[in-house]
Amino acid sequence: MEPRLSYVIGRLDHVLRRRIAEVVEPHGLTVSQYTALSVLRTRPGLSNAQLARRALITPQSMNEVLAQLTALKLIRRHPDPNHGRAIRTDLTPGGERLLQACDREVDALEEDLLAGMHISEVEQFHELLVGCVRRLGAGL
Amino acid sequence: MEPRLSYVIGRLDHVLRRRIAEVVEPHGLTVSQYTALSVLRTRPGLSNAQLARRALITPQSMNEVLAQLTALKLIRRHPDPNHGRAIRTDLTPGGERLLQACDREVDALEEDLLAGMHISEVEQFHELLVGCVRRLGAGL
DNA sequence: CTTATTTCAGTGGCACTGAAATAG
DNA sequence: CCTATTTCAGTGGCACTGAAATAA
Repeated sequence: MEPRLSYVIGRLDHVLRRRIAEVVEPHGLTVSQYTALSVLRTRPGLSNAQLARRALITPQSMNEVLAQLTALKLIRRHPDPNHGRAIRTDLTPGGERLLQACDREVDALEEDLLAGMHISEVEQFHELLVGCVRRLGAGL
Repeated sequence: MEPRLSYVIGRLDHVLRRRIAEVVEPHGLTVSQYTALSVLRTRPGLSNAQLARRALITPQSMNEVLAQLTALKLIRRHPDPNHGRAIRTDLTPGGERLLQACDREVDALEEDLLAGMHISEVEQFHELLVGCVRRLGAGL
């Protein structure tokens, strides 16, 4: 009678992703671009291949996102002189500013998501989610 | 330092959806087709427009899924004689059998997802997820 | 020679908008 | 006339595979 857990998770992600898209689209970004920017801020200097492994997608897929962000001048890429073909990537000042603007609105969105939940519940929710991700072998 | 809640949810759905795709693809189904089949079993007789509203997508998008399932002879559609243009939909016996086969494998997948969690934790997790969905205004 | 990375090209899943025909 | 439903056609975002070039 009650829906499967995967169904509920899928539905939550569906609507959440839509909301994030609405927040981020007026800034000229897609959700994937926004996600990549976020990762790059906390882990500056990652290469395309490293980013792809973190995001659990192919390097070809990630490459497209980085190409778009480069064209938008939100990230900069400079070849690592002493390490293979790898090209290190980090945010431009404009990228930092845009990301901050988006983050503030996504913060507000998450407040709606968690409205009325106690801090202890939020923390437990977070841990349960991370636990599931780990059990499925998808790291952090 | 720790990733945003929406990020963790997105990552969980990403890997979960991938796993479900791997389960369901050998049976000739996509994840959307599998999901539509599941909904149609518990709510037989829904029209395309009704299914689309439930899934929070446009009727055009849902129509494509139903056309594919009809071509695969997994669902049957018969116009409602006394109600507009609406076309009621339900599973064929073959659709029922295929769905059961998939469900058994997805059940096993969910066991991995929840491995080591107590029943009370699973229930709370479920409630927390449903609460978030509702707070975002996405019904059940 | 092998391996990792980047990148070009094509494809598939899945959502969208626009527009048209049908029925109450 | 207005509204709901179905359906055709085109588009966009985001993943994939295959293949090639580059560098340790």
